[in-house]
Amino acid sequence: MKNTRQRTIILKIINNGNEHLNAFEIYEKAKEVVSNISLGTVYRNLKYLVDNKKITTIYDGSEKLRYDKNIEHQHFICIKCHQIIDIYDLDFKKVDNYQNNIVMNYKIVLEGICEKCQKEE
Amino acid sequence: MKNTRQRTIILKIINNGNEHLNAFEIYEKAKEVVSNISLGTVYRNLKYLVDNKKITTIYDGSEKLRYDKNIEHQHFICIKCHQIIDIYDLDFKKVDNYQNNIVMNYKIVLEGICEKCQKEE
DNA sequence: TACTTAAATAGTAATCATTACTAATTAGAT
DNA sequence: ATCTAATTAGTAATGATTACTATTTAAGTA
Repeated sequence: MKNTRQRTIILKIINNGNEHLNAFEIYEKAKEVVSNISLGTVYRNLKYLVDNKKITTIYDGSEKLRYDKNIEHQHFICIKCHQIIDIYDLDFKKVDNYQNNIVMNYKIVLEGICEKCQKEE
Repeated sequence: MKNTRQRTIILKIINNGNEHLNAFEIYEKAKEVVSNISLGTVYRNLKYLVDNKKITTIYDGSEKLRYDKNIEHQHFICIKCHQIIDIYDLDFKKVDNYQNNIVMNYKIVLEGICEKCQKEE
């Protein structure tokens, strides 16, 4: 509802980068701009931004939740090093409904072993 | 490596049911069989079973991690009530590689509003 | 421009899922 | 039957996330 400096900065950190930051990492980046921003403020705003579909979440299956911009794309996640790679060229067809449930969003994660981890084997 | 009673029971709880239980719910069910099983044992075995691809995980985006049998299927998750519905008839094509990364598994979640929550609006 | 007020914040404490630790137990091999 | 590394129960610790409260502030209104 209110457009605070803190909220604007948090959204900007997520939208101007291709990392997949967790809440604490976003907090650390935000502190560079608003030095006394509170971690609770970061969490509260992240939840607000997710609820309002300004950003989205990624769960890598073994660590904490990560946040990403809300541009349609998918992810590859390495099951060894948990590296996340953005995918923008995956071809798949979508449905708008599944049975009587309205489908609003697809979350597709390809799990496997990244190039770097293959070489280390 | 060792085939303990506890591990067998945990796997059976996940494989003989269509719920999507979290660790604590699995612990409660396991206690009905081994009354003094420890919550730590449940967590340790869940991690072991996931690592050995006997079971898989689902993250509903707002609560704790849930566990599911490792049979290929997808999920619909309601963004309002977090109900999880199994999908066995979704049509999509898979890739074995993405760039130089080996793809071993697809995790597809359709997010939206379930039939029940639509009626309540 | 000053006033008003609900929303948001900083800072701290609390919660709760998950992990770590340790002494005792046990599956499975010899 | 013995051995031993893996596993367990029970408890303590960790750490991400949420809750709480007094204070501040965005944004509408006169």
